[in-house]
Amino acid sequence: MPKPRRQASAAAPAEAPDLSPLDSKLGFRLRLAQQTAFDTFHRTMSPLGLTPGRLAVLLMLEANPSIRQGVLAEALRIKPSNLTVLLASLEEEGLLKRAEEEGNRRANTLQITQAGRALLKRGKVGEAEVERQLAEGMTPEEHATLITALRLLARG
Amino acid sequence: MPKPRRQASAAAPAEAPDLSPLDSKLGFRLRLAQQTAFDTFHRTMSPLGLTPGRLAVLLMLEANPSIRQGVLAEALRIKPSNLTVLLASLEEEGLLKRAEEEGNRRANTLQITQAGRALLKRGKVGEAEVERQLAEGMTPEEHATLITALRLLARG
DNA sequence: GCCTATTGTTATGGCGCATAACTAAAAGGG
DNA sequence: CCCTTTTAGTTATGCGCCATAACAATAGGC
Repeated sequence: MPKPRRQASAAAPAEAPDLSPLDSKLGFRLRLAQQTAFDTFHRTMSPLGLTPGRLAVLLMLEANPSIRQGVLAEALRIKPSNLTVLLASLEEEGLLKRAEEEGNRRANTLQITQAGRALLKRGKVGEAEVERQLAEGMTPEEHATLITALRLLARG
Repeated sequence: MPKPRRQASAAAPAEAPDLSPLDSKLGFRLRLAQQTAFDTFHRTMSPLGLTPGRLAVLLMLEANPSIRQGVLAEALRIKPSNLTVLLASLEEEGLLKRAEEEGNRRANTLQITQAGRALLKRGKVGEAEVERQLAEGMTPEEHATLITALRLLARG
């Protein structure tokens, strides 16, 4: 028989509060899931100096040589003003280069550098591990269903 | 026949970049989904002066009379230091009251006020609408599966 | 009565997001 | 051609949520 704590049940909901008003809310569950995802990412990637945004940029630059900043911002769904800052720090570290688009001196085209590729190679390994940890306990079908549902939710 | 833009296809990946390196990543999809959820929430709730955190507190206070701050913080998965600030603003607006726990003058117990209940009533209506919008296009089974997957992902 | 643990508060910094004001360059219309 | 409008990127600033550290007050164990 477990030893009773304070009052058995009635007055004080001290130990395990009633979470039911939030327990099945998409907003709440998304917040917790995203927080877990961020923590997991950070634990693996911070030694590499990578954040989700920084890795996303490098991945996109590898897959899209000479992509323009504005196009990249739209694809990643971040504001151009915020992308500017992100790119500046990556460029300072020599991970990418910005160049004027030929025939349009307003636009910047982006290229990943050799150093960027080297870091990206390690980043990909880490990211695979992060994804594995996040999907732990899910069947491949559940994983695919989750991705689909999230894509639907975000209308993308 | 659509009129061609610049070069037909070859050199410039300008219009629709390759998103494949991110398209099926949990981290990326979670970020977009959570952003959509936050925007949807904000659109409906900002006229009420409610943020996700503020509404969550009021919901929990209604369901858990005289809950202690620390217990609430743990349930909501926010740091006590951040909860302090959140509660201070809610108390300033008269939506809740803090009182010393009897027999333990360190601990604060929290009660929702009449004004808090009135706001909460409207908040619940808005939240139901937000949840409906987020779940749009999902069957009830898909919705339940999504919640389950998110709970699993966050280990809760 | 001391030492330690608990509970909450204050201060500060980071990260992602958003908006507004700005510069520079290109495009278009008379 | 010039002047206006549009496009592309930058800078500055504020908000929301998260995290840590330093602190104050109270409670509990020996």
